[in-house]
Amino acid sequence: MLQLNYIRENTQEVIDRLAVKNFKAVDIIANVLNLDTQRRDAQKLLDANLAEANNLAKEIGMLFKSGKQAEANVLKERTAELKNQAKDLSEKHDQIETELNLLLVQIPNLPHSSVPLGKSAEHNQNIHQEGTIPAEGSKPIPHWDLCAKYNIIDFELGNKITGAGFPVYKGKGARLQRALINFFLDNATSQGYLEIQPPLMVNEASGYGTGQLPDKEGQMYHATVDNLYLIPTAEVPVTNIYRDVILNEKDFPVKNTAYSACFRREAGSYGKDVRGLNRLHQFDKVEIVQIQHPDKSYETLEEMKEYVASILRKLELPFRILRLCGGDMSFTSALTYDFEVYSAAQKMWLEVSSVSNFESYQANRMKLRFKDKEGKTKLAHTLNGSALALPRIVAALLENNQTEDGIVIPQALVAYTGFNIID
RNA sequence: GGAGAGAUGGCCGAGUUGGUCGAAGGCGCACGCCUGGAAAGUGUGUAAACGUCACAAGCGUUUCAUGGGUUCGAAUCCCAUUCUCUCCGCCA
Repeated sequence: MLQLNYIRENTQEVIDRLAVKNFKAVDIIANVLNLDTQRRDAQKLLDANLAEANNLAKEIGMLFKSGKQAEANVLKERTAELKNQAKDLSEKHDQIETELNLLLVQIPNLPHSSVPLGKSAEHNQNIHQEGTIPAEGSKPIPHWDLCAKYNIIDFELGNKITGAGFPVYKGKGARLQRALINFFLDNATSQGYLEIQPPLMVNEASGYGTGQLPDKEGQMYHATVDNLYLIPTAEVPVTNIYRDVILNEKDFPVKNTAYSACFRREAGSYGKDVRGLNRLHQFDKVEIVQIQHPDKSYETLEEMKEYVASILRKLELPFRILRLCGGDMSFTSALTYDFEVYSAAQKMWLEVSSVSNFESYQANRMKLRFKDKEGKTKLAHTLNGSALALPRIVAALLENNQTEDGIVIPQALVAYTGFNIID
């Protein structure tokens, strides 16, 4: 969430910048500031009350020690009075604070100054494109048919044992998954990322820390008996490693990578573009996470962007990079680059990675801080990106690399698959 | 799942007949002295949040797992919850 101080001191700027995200902030900000004033007033009264009570308690203690019971009892009457008041004051204070927080979590992160205006995906800025898009006129087979043809991914079998969106990978299909995961992890660790193997289930506090809770609750699978959530991305457990942590400045940058299965209910996204591997309930992904000094986070974002591009290049996939417009960005992001690969048979761009700088938005929510040179505690910046999500990479590899003899594996992957063709 | 023990500051660890306890001591860390330089030695400092305020100092409030209760006053007493450890059961 945004820092209250910042809203208080830069009110108009906050409202203007939120407008880029098409968020009408005037009313909610006014409410926040109003509650903020109320909360501080309430705290002043409560603090004064408690201070008096504390002093009286000390005096009473002294009187008891010197045997002046009667005098002590007189003071006790006053403390009883204070106690009653304190209860009311504290209830009022807590109530205001709860209300305030409820509003604060509804305010999205401020977009970076480079974020283009726009309402939806069509207004995203295409900032880079490379690789060869297969010529029009060719009639490539879509990946779901290729999966059946070579018997590598079985959607029907997944339907039988679990349900839609839970495919079964077989033979070279399974091996390809394993190869990609290892390929991605090896690339990341060679760039200085520490490999993490996180839990696939998280508790409520973690879900709240990265912003899935309370509002996106319906997107996660919930094991109600134990009140645990299946992770929608490794970002959740990995970033939460640093919840309530105060780092030293010399710890920067913190670089973590993690492979995990990801689980998403995808409630509400039926019908369009969900065929085959395009949208699954369970899929594999390697995630990269960095925690950085606020002064360097945008440098780091560019570095992460270049890193993701380098992997796609190694896989020889045509891709483009988009700078997301205000309307298409996530709630918590300040600047996001999306990576899309071209899928030859579907003749469309598929999102395979999203690299974002959250600045201090997540850090504020989960109290991830660092001590700067003067010894002051400040919020760190968090960044993350997919590097990469497997299903759509697989879809593009299958469709783009199909030949009469089979699916050709890109050279960089052969060492991992152990074969150079799926036939 | 059953029985028992326990949860204190970055770490270890005192404190549990309730009263200057945000909390002894040690380690670690930071700075200084010592040294040709370092180690050793030595001195000082070393939690966070919120409020007041200049995002200074100072002052006030809160925090000894979490939430509630008893009391003028609780790390210290009571209740609930969570977690950890030991033993038993079950088990990849």
